[in-house]
Amino acid sequence: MVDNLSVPSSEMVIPEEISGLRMTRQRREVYRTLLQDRDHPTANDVFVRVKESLPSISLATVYNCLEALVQHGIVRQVNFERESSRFCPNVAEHGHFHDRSTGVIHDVIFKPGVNLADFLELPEGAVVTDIELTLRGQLGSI
Amino acid sequence: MVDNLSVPSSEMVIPEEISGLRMTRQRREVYRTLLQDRDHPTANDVFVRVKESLPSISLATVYNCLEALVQHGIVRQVNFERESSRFCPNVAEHGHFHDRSTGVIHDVIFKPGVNLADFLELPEGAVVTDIELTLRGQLGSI
DNA sequence: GTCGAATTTAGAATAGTTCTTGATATTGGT
DNA sequence: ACCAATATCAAGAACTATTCTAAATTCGAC
Repeated sequence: MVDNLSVPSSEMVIPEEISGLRMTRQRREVYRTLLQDRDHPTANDVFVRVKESLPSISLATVYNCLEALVQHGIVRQVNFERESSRFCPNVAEHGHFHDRSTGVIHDVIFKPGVNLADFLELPEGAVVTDIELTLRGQLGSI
Repeated sequence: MVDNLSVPSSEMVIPEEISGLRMTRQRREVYRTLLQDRDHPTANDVFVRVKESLPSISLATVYNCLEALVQHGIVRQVNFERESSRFCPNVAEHGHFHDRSTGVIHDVIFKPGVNLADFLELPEGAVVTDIELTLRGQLGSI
C-alpha cells in the first residue's frame, strides 16, 4: 500500500498500477487526494480538491474513480447513516468514531489480538467476510 | 416495551402513548407492522403492508410515522451501505449480520458481559453514546 | 501512426427521502 | 358540548446523492 502521509501531493509517488488497476491521471489524483487529507471526504469534497490539480475533471469521473478504487480494494467506502458516502485510503480493518459535536470522524482500531466475532452470538454457520463498526458520541466532557 | 411476537395483528394491544408519543391510528399500524414481521422492512415495505389495514395511508405518512417512532426511541432505523433505510422494533443494543447470498438480515447480540468499547483503541476522552455494527458474509458453506 | 478498447465528460435520469401546503383530526379551555 | 389551538395526515412537488447515457478523448498494442 502506498503510504506517505507527510509527503506533499506533488512529490507523492503513486505507481502505474495498483492491485491490477491502471492509474490514470484522474485516478491517481483522486487517490493522492485521499492519501493527503485523511478526513474522510465525500465524493464532492474530493471533486473540489482534485479540481485544483485537474481543473477539467468532472464529478462523474470522481465517482467513477472512487468506484474503481473501492472495487480493487485500494480505498474503503464508508457510510454514516444516510449521509453522502465518505472515502478512506485506510483499508486495514478498522471502525470509526463520529464526534457529534465537531463532526470529525476518527479511525478506531481493534486492540491487538481482538477478534470481534468472538464476542457476538452469530447465527449458526455464519462466515463473516466484512465488518462495519461505527461509534457515535462526543470527545471530552459531556 | 410492547412485545407480543406471536399475537396476530388485530389482537396486538398497543397503548395510547409510548415514550411520550401519542399513538395515532397510522403510527399504531406502522408500529404493529414492524412488530409483526421482524424482517427489517424498508419504508416502502411498511407502506405496502400497512395499506392492508389502512388503505388510504400515504407513503409520506409512513415516513412521518417511522421518523416519529425512531425519534422517540421506539424503533431503530438501520442503514446498510447506500440502500433504503430499514426499520426494526428491537431497540436493545444489537448488531446485524447481512447474509449476502439470501439478503436476509439477522440480529446479532453481544455475548453476556461484553463491552465493545473495551476492545477498541478509542480517541482520548471519547464518550460513546451509540454503536452501529454490521457484519456481512454468508450462512453455511462458502 | 492506426485501430479497438478503456476512460472521461456533461448532462439527463433515477431513487429514496424530505418538504410544502392545505385538509383533517385531536386536545384543552370554557 | 363548542370553539380555538395544535398536531397530524395526504398528495404531490422538490431535493440530493448517485448512476446512467452517449459522445468525445485517451491509451496501449500492433
